Amino acid sequence: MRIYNTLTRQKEELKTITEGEVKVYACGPTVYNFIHIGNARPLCVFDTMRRYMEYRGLKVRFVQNFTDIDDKIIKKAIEEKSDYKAVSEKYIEEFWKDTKGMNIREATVHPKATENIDEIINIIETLIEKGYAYAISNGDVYFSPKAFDEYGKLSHQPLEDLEAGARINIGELKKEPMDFALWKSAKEGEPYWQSPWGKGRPGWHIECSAMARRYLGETIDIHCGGQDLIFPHHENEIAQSECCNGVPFAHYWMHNGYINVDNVKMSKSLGNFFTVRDVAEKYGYEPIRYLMISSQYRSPINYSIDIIEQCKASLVRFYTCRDGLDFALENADETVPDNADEIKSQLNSRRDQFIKAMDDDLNTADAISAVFELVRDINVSVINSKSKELIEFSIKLFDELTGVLGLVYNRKTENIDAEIEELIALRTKARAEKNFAESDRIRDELKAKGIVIKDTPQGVQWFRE
RNA sequence: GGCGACAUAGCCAAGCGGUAAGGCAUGGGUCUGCAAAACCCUGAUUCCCCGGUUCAAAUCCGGGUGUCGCCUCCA
Repeated sequence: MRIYNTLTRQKEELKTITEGEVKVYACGPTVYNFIHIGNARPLCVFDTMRRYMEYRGLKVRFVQNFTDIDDKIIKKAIEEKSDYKAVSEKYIEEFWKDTKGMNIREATVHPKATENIDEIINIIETLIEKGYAYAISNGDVYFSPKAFDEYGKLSHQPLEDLEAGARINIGELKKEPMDFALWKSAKEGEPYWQSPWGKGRPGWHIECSAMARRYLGETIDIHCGGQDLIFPHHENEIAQSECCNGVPFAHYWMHNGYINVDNVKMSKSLGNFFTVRDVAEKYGYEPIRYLMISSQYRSPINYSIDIIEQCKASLVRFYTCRDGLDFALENADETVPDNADEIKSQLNSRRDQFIKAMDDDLNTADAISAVFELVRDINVSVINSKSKELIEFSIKLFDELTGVLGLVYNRKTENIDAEIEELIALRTKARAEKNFAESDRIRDELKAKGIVIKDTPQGVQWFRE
């Protein structure tokens, strides 16, 4: 498969360090609030990437960190009259709720910054020894980008240009504007860890260098995250890791595009800020996942209620098809149409189409189209065939492809409700007696409960909306 | 100022040199007691504009216009 590498700015064939295995590090959330729909994008996109890689037979070691100590968390703890630990634990729990809702699988490892302080200190010590970093009298430690020739290679900006915009804030004692903190000394009342430079906590960028090395090794295959992390976060990670370890940090850098609202970046100050929880409570989680993978991951997505509703409507087509297959299977027999082989090969061509799309830098939009075309093929050739063989063949393929996308996971037809079955029976009786007023009344009643009725030659099929 | 992305039907979105996929919405039809679902048909003479290269351009080149992002915490 080919992926777009931010480092080289072109699509490249993926060649992993170890044959058949891929090491991926994805920057995770800072846990000081509910995740917002912008956070949802890398989660959905890279979860889909991982599923696809496994589908293609790669063993994926997927590491995603939690930043569980940071200025924003400390601030939140003060606001909530709590402590950093309580805040981070609370929002990690909420993170699980939302990610499970979006059908995002747990990473191989979810390390926390606070559980890797030793590794962080270790790296900082090496960086100081090698002359890339320095400690100052108050206990802060800074990294000097000037000491690293290749600084700027990811964001493709020369250091001088970056320096033009940089400032030293009042109270900061660093030597150059571009220097960034590896270790921050603790102020009164702040949480701290003991270090060779006194009581303090890690800077933001260093934790990822430390956790990537501890859980994946000095050189990893793919590092991914949102586009906004390219500078400074990922640029700094490269500087830290490569200066410390003396080998390349990551071979491929993947960055997802932004979620805008009304064509503007989402931000709390603009009042166009949506959490995953808010959207999910109104529209469900699955339309969010669908939206996130409905376009190629590098292009921007504009969020709106309208679009979420469109996504929901599109998903209904998938549900209807899948539920229809189950229903058809109940009424199927050993029939095998004369053109069964032809039908199977047509269905199989959708898999080829799907793989071709995904191989090309995760073109999930095209992959979804392939599934829609599979749905049409199934509706045309399989649903009414009564052929157990064809129906089972279709179910397997449908589940295979939607499973890679992590879609169609929210079907509810398993929970057969006795009351609903009874109403359907009453309606069938009324229809047989040509009492259509009564049968329509029952249909409306079911509709009010979110149950949609479909009359077929084989009997009544029903769906939950 | 430096770096970058995007502009395709009412909406979402592929295509990236060979004559405009797919989904949602709309309209018509088949089926149905009526519906729903499904299926069939329907829609951009054209891909922001202007030049150029080519037998051929939405796709390449040059020049505009517009929108957005990064350079400061941020997915």
